[in-house]
Amino acid sequence: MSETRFDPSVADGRWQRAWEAAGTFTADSDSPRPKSYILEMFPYPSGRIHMGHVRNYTMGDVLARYQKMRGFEVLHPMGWDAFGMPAENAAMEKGVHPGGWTRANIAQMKAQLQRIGFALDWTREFATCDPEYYGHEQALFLDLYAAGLVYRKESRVNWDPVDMTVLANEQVIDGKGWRSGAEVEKRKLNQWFLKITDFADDLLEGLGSLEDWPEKVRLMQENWIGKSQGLEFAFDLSDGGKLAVYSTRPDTIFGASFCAIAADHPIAQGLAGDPEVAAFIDQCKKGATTAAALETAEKLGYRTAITAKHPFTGADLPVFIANFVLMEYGTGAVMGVPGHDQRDFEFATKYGLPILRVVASDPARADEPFQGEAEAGDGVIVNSDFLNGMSVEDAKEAVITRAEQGGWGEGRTVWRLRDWGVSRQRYWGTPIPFIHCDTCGVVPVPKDQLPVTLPEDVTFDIPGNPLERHPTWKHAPCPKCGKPARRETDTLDTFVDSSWYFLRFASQPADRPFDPEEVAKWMPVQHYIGGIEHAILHLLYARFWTRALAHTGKIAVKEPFAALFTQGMVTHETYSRIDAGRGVPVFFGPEDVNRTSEGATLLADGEAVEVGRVIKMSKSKKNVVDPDAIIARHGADAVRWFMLSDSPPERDLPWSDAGIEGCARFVQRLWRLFQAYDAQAQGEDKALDRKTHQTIAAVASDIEALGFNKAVARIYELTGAVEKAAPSASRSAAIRALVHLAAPMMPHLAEEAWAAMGEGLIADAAWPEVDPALLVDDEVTIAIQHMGKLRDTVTAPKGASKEDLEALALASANLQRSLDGAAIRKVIVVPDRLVNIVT
RNA sequence: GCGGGCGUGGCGGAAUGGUAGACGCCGGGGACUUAAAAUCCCCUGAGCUUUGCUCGUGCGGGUUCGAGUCCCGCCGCCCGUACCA
Repeated sequence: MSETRFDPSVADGRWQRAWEAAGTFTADSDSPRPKSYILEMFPYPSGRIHMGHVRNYTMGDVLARYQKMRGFEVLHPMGWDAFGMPAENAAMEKGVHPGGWTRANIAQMKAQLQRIGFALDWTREFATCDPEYYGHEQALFLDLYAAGLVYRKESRVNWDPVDMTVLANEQVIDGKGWRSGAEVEKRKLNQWFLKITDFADDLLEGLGSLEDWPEKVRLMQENWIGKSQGLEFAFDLSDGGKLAVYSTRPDTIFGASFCAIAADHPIAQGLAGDPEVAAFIDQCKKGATTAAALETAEKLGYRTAITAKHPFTGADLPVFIANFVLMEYGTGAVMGVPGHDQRDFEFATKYGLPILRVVASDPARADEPFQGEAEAGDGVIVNSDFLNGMSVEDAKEAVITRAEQGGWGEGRTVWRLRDWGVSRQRYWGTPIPFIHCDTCGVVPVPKDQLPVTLPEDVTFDIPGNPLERHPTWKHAPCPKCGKPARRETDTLDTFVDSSWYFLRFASQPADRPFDPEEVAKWMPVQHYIGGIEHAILHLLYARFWTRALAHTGKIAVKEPFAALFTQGMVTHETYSRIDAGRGVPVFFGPEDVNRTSEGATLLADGEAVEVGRVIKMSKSKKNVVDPDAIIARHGADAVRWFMLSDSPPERDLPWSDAGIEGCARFVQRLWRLFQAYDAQAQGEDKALDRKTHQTIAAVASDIEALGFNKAVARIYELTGAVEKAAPSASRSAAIRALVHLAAPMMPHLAEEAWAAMGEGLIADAAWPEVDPALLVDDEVTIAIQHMGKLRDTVTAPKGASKEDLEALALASANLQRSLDGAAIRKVIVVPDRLVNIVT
């Protein structure tokens, strides 16, 4: 037989067109098959697909294709998270329109994705910048407004005076705007908010039901929501005022020896007339901002002349302004209990304040001194009047009850979670559908006037919001009274766009955001795959939005993503040299470097470059490999196979040229094996039959557990076994099975092979059936141990009796030499596994 | 600081408490070839007195007939982070 090579440059396109023509991956919501919704986080159309995308979508693709073979009707859609800052930056830098720039990027990236052969339902594709999409989003926003979940409030924002825009906290670096470098100002602006805090408890509780989410993500969300329960109460102050504090440890109230307030607390601000106070407040605002630095930073305080009266003892507690108290949390003031709070302990030590013990391991140790740190643990209350002898929990309740009865405090739940500010002073986003009327106030745009579309004729040559300075756009009549009024010029945070796109994928009627019945057929998403960087914001917002829609009766499902998987990054070595002049490293791309097993040299001059750590691919380190170039060279299947091989999917995947070349070789190796398929071959090979069926079962369970690297290893093993086997009907069956196993991972190769040996598309074929009888071997290898150390192995029939196994073991010369005549005390037999002789 | 994760050959990594290193990459040797590529075969944790033995999963203990796996105490790396009262 003449040997041909598998040519991906021909085959890839052929099968991609065949799937497209047959509508193979078009999801039919009316199908009687069980439904499966596989979704990867949709991309921002930055211009090029990168390896991280390829890895992400390959994983989802294997699941989608596998589920289809298992008889599911699979929804596996793709679209574009198309609003956002980069388009406006491009507009400012290159003078292109954000819309045109975005559309061109989408076209380019879509073509790239299609070249990888993803099993996507492109009939459902949309971009969030489509007026149809954001018009429906505006409608949903109005629904939430009607439900009381949207409000406007004046709030302090980060204002960049050069770019004339609000910056997110993440965009403020060391107090300066990330783009302009200008000193950021705090400004008060009217902003739109979503009442995510209404759902704080719900969102927290819901985490418990998300068993197929990574523990890590659930913890991060739990911390972000940050629920704490305690007592809020007021101290009477010596100047006649009151000071509200919040504590989660009201049980330790008898241990309070001072009060501390934040630098921007109104009382502190009231004292700022004193230059000494003003100087201290200034000092508090400087200093490090990272969590680690804050934790180790020195506690600083300024003792005011004010004292606070303890509600039980009547003692006068000094009131400090302190750098470790935050205005944003609780009441911006705390009672200091040095014995049982580490920060308070450090502060009290520094300023010579009493450190009182009010919790002890047992009542007899009520006066034990502290060992250089606070004791925050559990115990029995001591030195605390009516609380003495109570547990911490009981004492908390007792103090709260007293405070509530006495009218000087009450139990309160405090959340770290804040309402979601969604106003952006940006052009390239969803216009917020409201009109400001001098007579009627803030008026929603009537739904029949949606979408409120963005004007096309905008300029980006000067900073600020183009919508704000557009000559006509913002002038609109009031929907209520018809008088001239102003259109809202803020646009929505792009996280709103990504908070419901999965619903629009499931159902996209023209006249509504979605059809609840259609949505119910697909939701929740069965597998949601994306990066860990979305652990909090996107995933929390999407959960909130889904709950809000459920709350308003629009959908039945509360949690959008049944299972979440966060995949690792694609990494690569870096190549660099220290620039002699400036002393900083200069990086080189992999395409400019000749990498050998000894080291690396620069192609340009043949001199050595330093091979650096394997880190996330990034433009600044130039360690980026372009998927297009790799696909052009090795074909889509080799790249897909690489993405699935070796590294577990949740860990980082180090890209290497040797690795992709090995994958390309394996594609050819399988192709040769597929070509050796002989439908007429006769004869049985029982051992190979077993191997085949065991592999089918193992690959299936590996894919279902997203253990793609293990599935890959099993396919290698079966390939090796088939190659070694003599021709037989069993071998031919094994080759057919291999085509099926390869189909989700290397679909083009599988189709090409299947065209010669089967009917129709392998993408439509069923996953091979497993014969349970063939899953168990009839012979097993038994380990023979002496004192747990391996001495020999023997082959025994499966299910041999303990007695037989023991006899077999004792017959081993190696074992007898090891025993050296010692008396046997015990024999441990694990059936089908091992015999261990204890002497 | 706190929370989470990880630590196994030259590298990526396998291993329901039961034969550590599956599978892949790299490397070495050989076959085929005029030659190269491609392909195929063999070797590849360390050491030793090599029918086999000893050591070996970050370090130190422990539980067990048996520990990479379970427990206790350390060390290192990575990620996240909120001085949250």
